[in-house]
Amino acid sequence: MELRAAPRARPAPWRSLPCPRAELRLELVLASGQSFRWRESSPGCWTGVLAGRVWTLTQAGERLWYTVYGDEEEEEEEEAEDGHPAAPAPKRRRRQRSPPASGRSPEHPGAEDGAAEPPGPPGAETDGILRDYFQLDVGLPALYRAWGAADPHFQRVAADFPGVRVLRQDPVECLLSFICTSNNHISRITAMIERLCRAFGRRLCCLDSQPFHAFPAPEALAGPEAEARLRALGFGYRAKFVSQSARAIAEELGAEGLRRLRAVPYAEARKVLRSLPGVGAKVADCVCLMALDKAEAVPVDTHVWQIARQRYGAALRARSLTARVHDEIGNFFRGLWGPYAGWAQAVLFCADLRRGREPASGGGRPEGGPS
DNA sequence: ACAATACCTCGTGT
DNA sequence: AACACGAGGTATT
Repeated sequence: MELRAAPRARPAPWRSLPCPRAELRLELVLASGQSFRWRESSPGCWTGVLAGRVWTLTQAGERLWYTVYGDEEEEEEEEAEDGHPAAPAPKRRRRQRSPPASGRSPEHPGAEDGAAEPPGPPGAETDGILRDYFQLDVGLPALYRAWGAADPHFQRVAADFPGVRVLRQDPVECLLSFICTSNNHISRITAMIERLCRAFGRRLCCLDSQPFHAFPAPEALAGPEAEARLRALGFGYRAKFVSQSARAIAEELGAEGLRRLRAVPYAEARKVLRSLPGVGAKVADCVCLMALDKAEAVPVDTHVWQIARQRYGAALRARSLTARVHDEIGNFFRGLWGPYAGWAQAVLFCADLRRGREPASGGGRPEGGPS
């Protein structure tokens, strides 16, 4: 099977870093509800926004390949330098390029690219962004072995789902996104986040006539009309939570203050998050795990609760997911799986999702088509 | 501290 | 075709 050409905004070299399948499976990690910002733009190619830039990722051989698209503004500046008007003209169709053929090395990566790079070897910065995002310094196979040895159920389920790791996401995006997950489906959450970015985020570039937008800064969602606009975008009662939490970050905590929670203990970070509107035990744990370096945080949803009861007999007494039950179940899994319990839970959640819970056709059509 | 309810919307399933 | 149900919860009695 041949990879279709990935959408191109402008020429950029493909780069790659070593990354065995056992360490990462893009299709499992990028489409399992950790981040809501990645799409399979063509078979095996995942396009999304990360660190304010648009990327396409794919795996071939034992490597992770990627390309980063140029900023729209950069592009227009360059065009202006060339003597073309940078005025708002209808977007041209960009030319396309194919990803590298499986197992082959690109000729001379970087040879054609004269774009401004930060000091250091070419590509070092973007390599670093990906290594950080996927936390590639955490060795997954050893963790799988340990979890499996401690837990037969994990062993059984995880055998079919290698390469599931926890993303290290931007705290603001992670927090505001997960506020939207309450009483919601992944397919709908994904659509909501996309509308939010289109309405409030800076436009980055356009691929195959499809615009990509950055996740907005909290300030952009803190205005007095933000709630109403979010409601109009179909956020329902979450509109208030999102706008109020965004305001709290913009005016009190600060995006940097939120990020600094990476350095404080789990319990403390959790407490701070819980003080934000729309953030309960579940969402706080999601953010702790996926953005604040708390590998021991175990997000307990109704489903995990069921699993815990059926498979492990934990917290049998409780009839509802109270704060105490949350702690109890979290503690149980930490005792079972150890300090990376949240990572283990991510594997089971992913496996569970893949075995089909979401309404089929999840994701559906790319917006728009009325009638 | 625990249990019960409302909350926005949108797929599905009767 | 109308209607109930619930989806990775949270805040409020």
